Amino acid sequence: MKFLKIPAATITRLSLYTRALETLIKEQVTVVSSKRLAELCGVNPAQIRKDLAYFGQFGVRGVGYYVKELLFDIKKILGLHREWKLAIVGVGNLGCALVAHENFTRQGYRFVAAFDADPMKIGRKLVTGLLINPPNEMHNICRDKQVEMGVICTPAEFAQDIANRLVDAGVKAILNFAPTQIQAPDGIKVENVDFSVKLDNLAYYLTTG
Amino acid sequence: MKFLKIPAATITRLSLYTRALETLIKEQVTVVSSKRLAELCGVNPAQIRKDLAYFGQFGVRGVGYYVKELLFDIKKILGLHREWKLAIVGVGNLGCALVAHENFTRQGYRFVAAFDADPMKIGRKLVTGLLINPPNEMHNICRDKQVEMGVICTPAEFAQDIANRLVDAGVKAILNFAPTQIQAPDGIKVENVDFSVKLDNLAYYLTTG
DNA sequence: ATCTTATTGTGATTAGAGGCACATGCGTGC
DNA sequence: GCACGCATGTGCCTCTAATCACAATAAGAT
Repeated sequence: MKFLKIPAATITRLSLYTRALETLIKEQVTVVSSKRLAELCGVNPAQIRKDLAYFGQFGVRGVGYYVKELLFDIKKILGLHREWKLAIVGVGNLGCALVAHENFTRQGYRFVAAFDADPMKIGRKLVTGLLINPPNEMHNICRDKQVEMGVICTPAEFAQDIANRLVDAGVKAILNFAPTQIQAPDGIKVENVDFSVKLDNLAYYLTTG
Repeated sequence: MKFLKIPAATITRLSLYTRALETLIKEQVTVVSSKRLAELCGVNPAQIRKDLAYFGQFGVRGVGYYVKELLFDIKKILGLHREWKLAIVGVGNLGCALVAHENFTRQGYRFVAAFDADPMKIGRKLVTGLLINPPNEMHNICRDKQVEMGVICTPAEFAQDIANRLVDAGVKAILNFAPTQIQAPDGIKVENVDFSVKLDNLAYYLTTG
């Protein structure tokens, strides 16, 4: 193992591995080979071994990987051994759905603040008990509650402005559900969840065969 | 332009271009250079020209691209000049939010059927007026309404079963929101919308810097 | 009509990721 | 204690995708 730049694709796959490993634990499997894990994740076995090699040696030759240990190690690599504090901006249908969704609650992702520009919503509470605040309090509340990641669920035209405010409030990572490309300064990581793009991919596939 | 295999990444970018072009139209811009469009989409200018070159010649040398024409052409390439009929499976919080979301309604994506296993929901209607049906009627209803794409919004453990049923019902493309890898036969295209993976990417980024 | 300027379209180059195949080394059985 | 089998870890090769750089060419000015 050397100190190389780690491909983004590797990190994405590590996340996939954790899910497969969690399933294996539920099935009381204690040891897994790269071959078996590869089947579960739909990737090449050598790929898995190489992905792990970036971070050290985790397997036992002739045996495979101990499921529980490997899961623990990968979670540690990804930073999932701790809790993360999130803020949601835009609590329409989608935003509300996300706050309660298993994808967030499953791991240590916890919403500690919510914002919306709609005066009818401000001051009310989400089903989780979270108070909805106006956007102009983002700076104070995010700093106060030490928000680390922001989730944007507004219409596309407001997304960039919200992103700017989040950055201003000290948030270093943004998950963007709005169908638009967000510009952010260096040091801020933006990930887009773009199902409109995925849909277009499907449409293209069905069109051309 | 030759008959080459077109990278999936190219299709994804084409989708990005359509969005930027739609924004430009709103701003009454009539001509755009690959340089300007590249800035809006966060890609390399040569990348745009090369992506387009797979499908023909769309620009005017020394001038750029006519926004309206280019948008029309790309939409045609992606298959967005027509309407697509979708079914949603799993109308919990997330499913309901998606049915009403701008990402679907913006283009010609139209939900024509909804399914859920919850007996309390079956027979009721969504806010859009769409009737919720039991999963065992998927085969008949999807064929009857000529559903082309399926959207899976169930918990992870049911996703594979639902995918099988969709395939059985003649659906050729699946958009999967459940946090699990779905196996599908050849000829069926599956796209995953996986925000749990995106979150993990952010966590890794914040952890390592 | 010719020259200038701007921007496309594309061949050549570079970078990077994925897969193969084998040597390494751990566990087990004799 | 030794040999054998099996799965990892990794150097090397291949293939694909992104970027560069330049020739082609259209519009407008002189």
